[in-house]
Amino acid sequence: MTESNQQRIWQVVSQIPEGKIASYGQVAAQAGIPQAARLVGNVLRKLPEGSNLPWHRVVNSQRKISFPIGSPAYQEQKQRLLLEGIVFNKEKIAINHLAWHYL
DNA sequence: CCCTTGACCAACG
DNA sequence: GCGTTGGCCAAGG
Repeated sequence: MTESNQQRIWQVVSQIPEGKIASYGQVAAQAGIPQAARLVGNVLRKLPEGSNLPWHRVVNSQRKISFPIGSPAYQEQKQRLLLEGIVFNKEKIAINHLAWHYL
């Protein structure tokens, strides 16, 4: 089974529970490609529309959404997270929502 | 084949 | 806090 990195990334993201988040770096590490955080963003960027993957649960290591503030993508991701009970303090997500231990 | 570009990150200065 | 550097991988020119 020659699983592509893309497949492993999908797999990891699909396991992030509702109401929790993970960083790009954490997802990459879990997928067995440490230091390849950028790849995670690249993979998520080209997801098909109907995808059920919880892409919105992936944020950057600063617990912020990696889209320009106010952009359509930013607003959609924030909205989805709010619906899951994620709490924002300004643009930053409250610490206790991290899915995996970090720092 | 080389170079650049990303929803990135940690280590430095 | 900011800017730089090096690391990873895939896609496109």
